[in-house]
Amino acid sequence: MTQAPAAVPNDAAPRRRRKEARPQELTAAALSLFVEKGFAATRLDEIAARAGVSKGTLYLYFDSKEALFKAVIAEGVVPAIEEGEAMLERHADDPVTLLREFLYGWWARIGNTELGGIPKLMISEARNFPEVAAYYHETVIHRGLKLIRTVVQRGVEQGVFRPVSTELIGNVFMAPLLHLALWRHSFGSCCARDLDAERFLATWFDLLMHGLGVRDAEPPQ
Amino acid sequence: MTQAPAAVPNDAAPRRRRKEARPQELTAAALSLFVEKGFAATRLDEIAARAGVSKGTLYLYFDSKEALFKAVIAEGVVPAIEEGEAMLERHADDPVTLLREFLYGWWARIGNTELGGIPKLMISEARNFPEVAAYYHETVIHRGLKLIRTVVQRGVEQGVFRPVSTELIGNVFMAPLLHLALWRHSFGSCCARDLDAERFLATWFDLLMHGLGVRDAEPPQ
Amino acid sequence: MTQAPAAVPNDAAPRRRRKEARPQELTAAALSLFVEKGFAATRLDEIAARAGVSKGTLYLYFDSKEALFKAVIAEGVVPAIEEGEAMLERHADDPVTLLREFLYGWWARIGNTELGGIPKLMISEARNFPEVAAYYHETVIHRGLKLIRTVVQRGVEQGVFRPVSTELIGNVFMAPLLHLALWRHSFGSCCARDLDAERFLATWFDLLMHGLGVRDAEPPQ
Amino acid sequence: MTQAPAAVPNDAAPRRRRKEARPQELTAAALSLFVEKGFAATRLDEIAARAGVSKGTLYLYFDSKEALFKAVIAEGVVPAIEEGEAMLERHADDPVTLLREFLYGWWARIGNTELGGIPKLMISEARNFPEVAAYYHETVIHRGLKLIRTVVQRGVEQGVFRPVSTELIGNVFMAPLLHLALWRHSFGSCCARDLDAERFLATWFDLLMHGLGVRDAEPPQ
DNA sequence: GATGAATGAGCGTTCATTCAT
DNA sequence: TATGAATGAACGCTCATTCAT
Repeated sequence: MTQAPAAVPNDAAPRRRRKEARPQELTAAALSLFVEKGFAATRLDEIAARAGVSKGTLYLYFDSKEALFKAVIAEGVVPAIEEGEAMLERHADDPVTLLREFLYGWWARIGNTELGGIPKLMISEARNFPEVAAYYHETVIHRGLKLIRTVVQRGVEQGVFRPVSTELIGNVFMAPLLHLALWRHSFGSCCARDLDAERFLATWFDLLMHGLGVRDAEPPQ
Repeated sequence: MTQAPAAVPNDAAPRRRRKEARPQELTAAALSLFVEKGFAATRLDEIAARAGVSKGTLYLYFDSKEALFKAVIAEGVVPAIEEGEAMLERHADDPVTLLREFLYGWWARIGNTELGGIPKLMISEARNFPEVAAYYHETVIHRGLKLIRTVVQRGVEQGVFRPVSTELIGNVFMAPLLHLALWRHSFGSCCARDLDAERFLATWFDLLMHGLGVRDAEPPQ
Repeated sequence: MTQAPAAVPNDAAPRRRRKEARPQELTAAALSLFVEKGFAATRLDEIAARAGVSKGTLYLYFDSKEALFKAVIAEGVVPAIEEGEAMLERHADDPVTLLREFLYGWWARIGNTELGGIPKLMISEARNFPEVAAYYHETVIHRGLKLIRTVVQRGVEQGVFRPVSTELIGNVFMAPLLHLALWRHSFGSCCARDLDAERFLATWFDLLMHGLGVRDAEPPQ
Repeated sequence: MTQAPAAVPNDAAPRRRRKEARPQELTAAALSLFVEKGFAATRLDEIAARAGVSKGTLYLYFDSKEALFKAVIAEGVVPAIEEGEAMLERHADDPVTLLREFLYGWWARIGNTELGGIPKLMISEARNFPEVAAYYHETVIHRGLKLIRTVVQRGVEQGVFRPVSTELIGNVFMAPLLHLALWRHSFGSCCARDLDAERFLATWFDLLMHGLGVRDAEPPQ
């Protein structure tokens, strides 16, 4: 509102960054604004201003606002899921540890970072951008759910977990994590206390472990 | 045009139907479109068209698009929570039944109806309309969470549930339900199979009960 | 430049015309500006201002700037050629009169009116709007050339004209007329004396008649 | 990149080619695009791309897009008219030959070359660039018309032509030639057969000669 | 009450122009 | 000399809002 619209930037680094003003700076600015206000309500002026460039510069890197949206999703998403899959291999024989790592690790590396806004953004815009949503679903959601399901199935097979229906266990597992991220970027940012992530995660992990029949699981550290 | 109006005896008749064009028809149309496309991306033309009225008519009932948004939320929300509070009294001494009723009842009466879109809408727009979000938080979320918390606390006190941290149990309880509703109005409507609500609820209820230390709870019917 | 951008129109007729502000008022304003400045260089603001409406009003009647262009051509063109064809029947047996009527009549009813700008406009934009150009070619040019050719062929058959190659005679006949119209809307409007239409037409008619072997044809009146 | 420049002995060599990238290459590219799409609808990017240089290079040679336009006209026009004036002297006593040479020569050396687009361009843009139009009018049109008029006047004085009004005879003479060039760059390039130049010129020359009272003039070769 | 023509501020996008390299 | 990244003013188009009917 009261901030100047990129009027005269500090003369210190006038136009010197150029090539350093990578697309990633633009997508980072776009992500935070899309999460904050939604895709439609975010103006390109704002994105440009937040990235410290002019509006026209956006079009040097992205064909349209929609292309920018796609890039925001694609960029934020690619490395995220791969970490999880790698972790599955490292702790192949310890389902409790895996679930704990996924739960706390997801929060530490995604939910609690800038990327934590992507779930809100995708939920809000999935129906407006089905193509992007499909890409996200294939690339992230589907693989992520499979990851969880695999862990729980192994745990059941190993007798570590009691027998449970595993088909939708991934969705159930993720729901409170997503809830935490969604809350932070909606009510938690505007009109209510943010949830206490530590306690929330602990409550959920405790309930989950008992729900799976594990009585003595311990939270990390 | 310029002929005498003899052909139309009394003006009252042809417009009588309009009386039924209650504000609720307008908010209903608005709700479904806001959920589908988001607040900013929904045009008043579309709302008017879906409600079968002209664009100007909207302004007879609502001062602005934002006022319509507020009405959508207020109207969808008022009766919902009151039912829950009434239910708390009816089954004061049976926490398992209460949780089962809340869980399946919320889905039957809210999540699985038009109102099930409100969580998506509020999450998407909370930061753009903090005032509405605050109203929603006070009127619905806060009271709803308290409801759950009360039930669980009683259950713990009665020894029906094992001792658990109850501060955030409401959020954990609601997270999968909201997840189901959010999914239906995002990915489930555009690019992925909708979740199987029955199985999802069963999986969650089963996990929750075991998580609370109840081993023989049965799903409804 | 110095004229206010449709700021506050005279309060005398504030918004009272509405329905009278027919599309024709808009296409008339558009035609004159397209002719004056070219399609690309004409701004919709200007068209709206000249028509005395706001910019948005244009979109109540035309889907886009290009649609407005098409309408300008279609509207200006439809009645023009039909008059000529009707005339052919009225003077079926008098080729000299027909040519004289076509020549002076075209100038009086087209070249010397607002429609006289259409040739400049179509020549300038044909390659940018091939579809419109094709329509114009079929609807106007083709039929018009055929008209002339028919008259000259009859004249030759009747022995009124000497034998001439008639295939392209229509183009030759029209060229000076179009030249007159093009001149008026280019050099004649900016930096040179407008051509003396009377003398120009007389010179051309005289040369044409002698070229066709008619020695005693007289100009009209 | 960072290697020693030993491989390239003298810096002059690799950029020598640029020396030939004369302004004429730029104006040639600009001319064809201006003719094709009009001045306003032509982007400097396109011109640069067609000339094989970068957009910024244009500004090494021309101050602005408008300056480029002026150069296009000035360059295309300077030599054209001088040839005609020279020819006038060579055939001072043979008006029929002169007219034939002007007619067919104009087509061969101007109309049928890249320069043939200039009339379309000037007609389209005269009112937007009155200064350029005035220059063109003085430098080309005025002198060209005078040339024709002189020839016809001499022919009349010598009794070769019948007495005709000579004031506007130049315009009449040029009109079909210009028509041919305009057609080629408008309808002929987009949606209609190009005119058969040979037959068109023959038809016109035949009609013109008879119109001037010359019965036995022969087309060239 | 109900309409829909009209408005005009605002947005996404383009493109002539600049300038550090 | 030549580049192309960056700019920002300006345009086509949209849409929430108004108001005479």
